[in-house]
Amino acid sequence: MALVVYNSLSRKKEVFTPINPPYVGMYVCGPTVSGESHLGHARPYITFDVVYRYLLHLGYKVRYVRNITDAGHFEEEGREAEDKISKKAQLERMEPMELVHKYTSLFHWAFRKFNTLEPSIEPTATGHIIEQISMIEDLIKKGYAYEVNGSVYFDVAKYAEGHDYGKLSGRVIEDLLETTRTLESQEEKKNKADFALWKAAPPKHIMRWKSPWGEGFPGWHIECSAMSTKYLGSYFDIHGGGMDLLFPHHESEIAQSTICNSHAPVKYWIHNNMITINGRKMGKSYNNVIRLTELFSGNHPLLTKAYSPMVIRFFILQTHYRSVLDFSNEALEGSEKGLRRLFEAFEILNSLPGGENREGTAKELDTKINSTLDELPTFLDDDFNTAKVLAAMFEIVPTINSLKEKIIPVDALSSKTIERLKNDFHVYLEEILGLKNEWEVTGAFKGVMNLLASIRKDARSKKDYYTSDKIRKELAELGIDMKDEKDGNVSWGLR
RNA sequence: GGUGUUGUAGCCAAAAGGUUCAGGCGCAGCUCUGCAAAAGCUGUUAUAUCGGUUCGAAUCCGAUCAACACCUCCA
Repeated sequence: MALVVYNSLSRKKEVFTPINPPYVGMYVCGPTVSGESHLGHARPYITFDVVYRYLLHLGYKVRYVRNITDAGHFEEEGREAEDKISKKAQLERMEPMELVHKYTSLFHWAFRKFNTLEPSIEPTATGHIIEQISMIEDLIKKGYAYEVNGSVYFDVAKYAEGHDYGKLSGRVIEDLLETTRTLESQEEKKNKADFALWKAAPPKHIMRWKSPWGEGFPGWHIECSAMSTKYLGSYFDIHGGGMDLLFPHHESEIAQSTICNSHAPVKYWIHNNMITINGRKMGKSYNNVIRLTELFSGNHPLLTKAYSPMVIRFFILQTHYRSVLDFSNEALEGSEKGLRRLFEAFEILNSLPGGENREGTAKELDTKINSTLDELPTFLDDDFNTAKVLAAMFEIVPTINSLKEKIIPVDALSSKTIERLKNDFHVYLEEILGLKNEWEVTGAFKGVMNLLASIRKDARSKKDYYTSDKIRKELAELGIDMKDEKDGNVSWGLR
């Protein structure tokens, strides 16, 4: 079966065929580093991390570009044009670049914890002012952009004469041009639908660059066009981002690039859906933002406890990326328990003897396990259905646990199947879904714990329940649980 | 007002015209057990409402209601 992806442009699932195999170019809109990342930001970067990992798994040579928006966009024409980043910097008495650096570091820190792979290139907007300026010059030369008072705008009406502006987002160009909204500083534009490519910087504006039109700063959409073209070429495979970027951001990107390169820039547009909280999108205006630092620490009124990055990752992957994911404390608690159950089974699996070429005694079960494993790649091929992959793995968990409890005889499965289970769990859980066992303990700590476990075992066999209970009770207070197995052995684990 | 999406059991959530079924969490019962925990088994079995198409619909069509998103910085 071939990989099929949902293309926002055609609104259909399409077979994924790279433009230039085995190479795949993927661009994902990265964070604006004017503030701390929140739970909502986790979704696209985790979603596209899995896309990246799966493409690599399939053997593609992927160049994954994810930008850092550090130029500080003006807040659009509605409000007074201003630089978000420099405004915040004044409040915090920081240099804009200092602020940008702080939040970039924080972003990297959080997403390392989420176990996302680093992109191949992580270009910054401020590092590509020259590319953006030359793209704007090209647009002016071709007659699709015009300068007014040191600002440059894209002429949407002109573009719409020969192209379909609104194709990606389902907008109707007439509606966009006829919108009755009156916005400030609109008088510079020929049409209300026009968008800024370059904005003249007001005197107090700190972030500013020289340009053919005077000092100013780039418009919002041009950076992604400039950087994606530079690093992936004028026509590349995948462009990803949140659904909220469909319009106007991605629509405008298409328009700019189409004029500069004489053809559309992207083959497959992939958009992830939003995370809602109590049915509402997370956003500053709703006052319901949970920052990642608050999530990891549990320090937030909506949270009863801290949640680890892996639990969040698992929580996100339990839902298909194009569905809305509704957040609640209860749902996260469920995810935490589920993830733990999965990894405990994986640990048990790894301790099962494989080795010698043994036939399984339970043929039917053996076949069933193998056919479940056969399905895993088909789920991912179907537009990255991580939810189904996880569900299928959960279906195998009772079998693994039963093998350990000897409810099912150890030789029920063939050694080949056991080896395959070990391998597939590793590949799907760790390599593709990027999940990690956070409760795993190694080194001296592990040795000490095993020693305590064996002391408890001895004590129990002598019916010295004072000692055995003391060990269990005091470890429990430290957050370590001891469990007695059927065979008299004692196992343990971090809570 | 325009555009689009969604409505699945206590909660999260998958699937999408047809046999048994998603899956996770929770809850209940049983088994195991020095106690406990875990585990296993069983149960909790749903498709917003009203019509229509069909031999058959959660799935297709229409209407209604509700919610959400985008149209403005936003993942």
